[in-house]
Formats: sequence, C-alpha cells, structure tokens
Amino acid sequence: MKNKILLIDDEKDILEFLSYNLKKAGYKIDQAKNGDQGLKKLKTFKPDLIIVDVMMPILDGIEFCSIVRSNPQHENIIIVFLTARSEDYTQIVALESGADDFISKPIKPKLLITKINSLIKRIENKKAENSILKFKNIELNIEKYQVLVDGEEKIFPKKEFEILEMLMKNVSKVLTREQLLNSIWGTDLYVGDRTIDVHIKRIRNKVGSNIIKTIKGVGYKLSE
Amino acid sequence: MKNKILLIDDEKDILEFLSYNLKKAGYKIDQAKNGDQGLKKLKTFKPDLIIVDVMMPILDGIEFCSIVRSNPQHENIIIVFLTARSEDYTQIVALESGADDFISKPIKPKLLITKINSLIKRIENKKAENSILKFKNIELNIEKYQVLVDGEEKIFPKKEFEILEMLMKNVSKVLTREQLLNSIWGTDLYVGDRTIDVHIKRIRNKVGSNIIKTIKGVGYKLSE
DNA sequence: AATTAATGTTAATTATATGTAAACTTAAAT
DNA sequence: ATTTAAGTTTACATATAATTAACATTAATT
Repeated sequence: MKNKILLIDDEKDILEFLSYNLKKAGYKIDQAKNGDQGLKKLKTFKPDLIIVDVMMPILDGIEFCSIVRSNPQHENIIIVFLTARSEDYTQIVALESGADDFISKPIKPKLLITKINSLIKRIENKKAENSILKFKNIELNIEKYQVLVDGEEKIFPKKEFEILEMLMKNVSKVLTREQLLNSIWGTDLYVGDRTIDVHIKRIRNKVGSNIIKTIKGVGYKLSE
Repeated sequence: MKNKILLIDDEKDILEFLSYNLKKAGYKIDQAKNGDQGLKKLKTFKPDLIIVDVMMPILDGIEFCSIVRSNPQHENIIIVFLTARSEDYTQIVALESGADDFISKPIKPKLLITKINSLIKRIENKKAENSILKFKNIELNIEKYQVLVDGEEKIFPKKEFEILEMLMKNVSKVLTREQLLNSIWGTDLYVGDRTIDVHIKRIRNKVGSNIIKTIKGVGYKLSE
C-alpha cells in the first residue's frame, strides 16, 4: 500500500527534486504548482501527506493549510512546510495554522526521506492503534503483529499476516488476486498469481481450511 | 500477575490457615518453616510480601528481617510480623529491624486480608511512583537507571537501557527499527538498521534470549 | 595522554520467508 | 463422461532479513 504525497510549489525545480527523491523512496507522487490547484488535487488524489511551500503566489502555504485543516475530513493528512532556512517567524505562524513539521531549504535528500518516513509511520500507527480485527475464531492484532486462532497464537510471517489482515478488513467481500497483489506487493512488483494461492494455503493450514472460501475465476473471501 | 506472599512460621497449623485464606484472596503462596529456609525461598520465589512469625527456633523473625533488609535489593519487599497479642516490647524491636506492619494472633481472616491488600496496594503505588517497569524476571527502574534480572543488577549503558525501556513500555507491541531509531536517536541522526540488532543482541545477552521476540520484516517486541 | 567503556559499522553466517515450478485435484462446461 | 480451466499442493530455489563476532570509532574516565 503505497502512501501518497502531494507536492505543492511554484518552482518547477523543487517539484522535480522532491518528486524524484520521494518516488525513489517508494511513494506515489502528485504535484500542484500553487495552493489553489493543490486543493483540487486533494479530492482526486487523496494524499496521505502534503509538502507545501510557504512562499507561493496565488494561494500561499499558510492559507492553504488553514483551508485544508478547516475540513475535519482531512484531519489525518499530514502537512509539511518548505521554508527558507531562517524564516523563524514564518515557522511560528505555520505551526499555528496546523502544520505538522518543516523542511528547510536547501533540502537534503536523506533528511527529507527520514522525516517523511517517520511522519508517514506516525499516521499509520495512529490508524492502527485501535485495531483488533475479529472474525469467528480468529483474532488479529495489528499492533502486536499477532494472530490468535481459538485463543492460541500462530506464527504469521509478514506476507501471510498482511493477506489475512486484508481479508479480515473485507469480511465476506471477494478479493481478487490482483487486488491482493496491488495492495500488499504494490503495483510495480510482479509476482505470479500462484503465489497468492500458496500463501492462502499456508494461511489455511493455520486458521483452518473452511474459513477462506475460494470463488473460482474470481478470488478469495472470508466466508461467514 | 498475581502477587506473591511468602509465609514463615514453625507452626504448621498457622501456615495452613494463612495459606488457605490468602490463596482464596488471590495471592500466590509459598511457605517456609523457619527463617533460614525462608532466606532460601527468597531467591527462588521472589515474594512481594513476607509474613513471618516473630517467635521461631533456629532463625527468629527479627533476625530474619534484619538479614533481608541488609540487602538493598530487597528494599521493596514488605515484611509483616506475626506476634502474640501483647508482646509490646517485641513490636518495638521489630519495627526497628525494618518491619512494615504487624498481625497479632489470634488471626482474624477478614482483618488479615484487608491488611495484606492494603499493604500490597502500597507497594504497587510505590512502584508506580518510582516508575519501576516490571516484565517477567526483569525490573527496570527509570529513576535509578537500574535493571534487575532475576533480582540481580545488570549494567545497562544508555542506549541499551533506552531500548529496553521502550520495549517495556510497550509490552507485546511490535516496535519497528524505525520507531526505535526515531524515539531514541531522534529523527535527524542517522544510524544504520543493523545497529539496533546489535543492541538487541547485547540486551538479550543480559536478559535472556527468549524475552525479546523478533518479528521478521517488522521489528522486535517483548513476548508474553 | 592513556585507558577503558560505549556505541556504531561491517561482513560473514545462519535462519526464515517468499516465490516458482510442476504434478495433482477439483469443478464446471461441453 | 470427457475435456478444460482453475485451484491446490508439495518440494524446491531464491531472496530477504536477522544474528553474531570482530572491528572501528567515539566518548568518558583515570
């Protein structure tokens, strides 16, 4: 599940630079050249995080941030400001407008990536916080990375865990192999269809074979 | 986690009586028939509270108490004396030797339980205040910067201490290397991922290798 | 300044998870 | 009932990740 980042800056060079580095770090990127355009992208692109330059014509970063924050639907979106090195005053105003962090120019790629990674991790944790998924005799605790079957702990390696998690978040909905591949492996890594089957088999061995139902020609689902 | 109480008395009837009532109240009980034997149990059983008769052959309660208290490792153990009703003089001596409270014979079950409960409550509060984290055989005292494993002090340098602290504040939750790096090293200092592993290894050498569990591809957690 | 301890890095080793191929089963379609 | 397409399953190969020891660097003591 790639996280999406929206970049807003009026300088094309900076957009390019950020885009290049963040894509390399595995993020899905979209761009806008001012706050106004950024607001439109917000609806279509649904970013997890926004990096926005403070200084922009038309709609500057501070205003942009205030507008975004005024909609509670966006409370989970992280906003990071780009500031020239020593705009101390700006930083204070920005914080008040609801920013989560700053990156000051000149931007160092490594610092950029670590910062973004940890911010993204932060929302992911927040989302995961109260998440124990239950279905029949299976209990899946995301924080603990733990699966209980009839109260007994079973070892689930990463991929198996993620597949089961996905299934449990979509009880009784059919998930195609493609959906599973896209959300767990990402769109630009290619693994064969059979791989899913094998993982399903492994999961079945642990949770019992009647829990996951096969829909021939379509995919898998948790049956009730 | 049941609180543990060690009973020391030379009269079998009294041991039985105390044991019966305290077990019913939810405590884990062990017994010894004199102070000498009690000292041995101390190491293996690791009680939170000791009820000891003052009058005993071989090693009496007062002496026993002095010995226990001479070891600062045991400063958190509560010692309660059993005294015949009007041994006023004994009580004074006992207090001086480091006892926390008395129970006078004949013992009334109800009074016994209330008293023990409130004493146990007292240490629990004390521990919370002193910010002592406990997990299995590990006790971590943040104020003192001290780690006890099976009651024995182990030297933990800063980084190792902080990692263990973090893990103990999140028992059974998986912490990723990134989370550990961010919270201990901060977001803008770069140390490699393997560094965490090496610290984990060093911690494992001190606390035992089965306490910290590896979740491959994810991170580490304290296993339950 | 020299010594000792703490912390971080590297690289070889070991363990585990993941992916793939191929033989086998099953269920639907003809 | 046969054929065919799809899924299951086993065994194996490969990739990925963690462990560990040895070393390098940095910081703290003596």
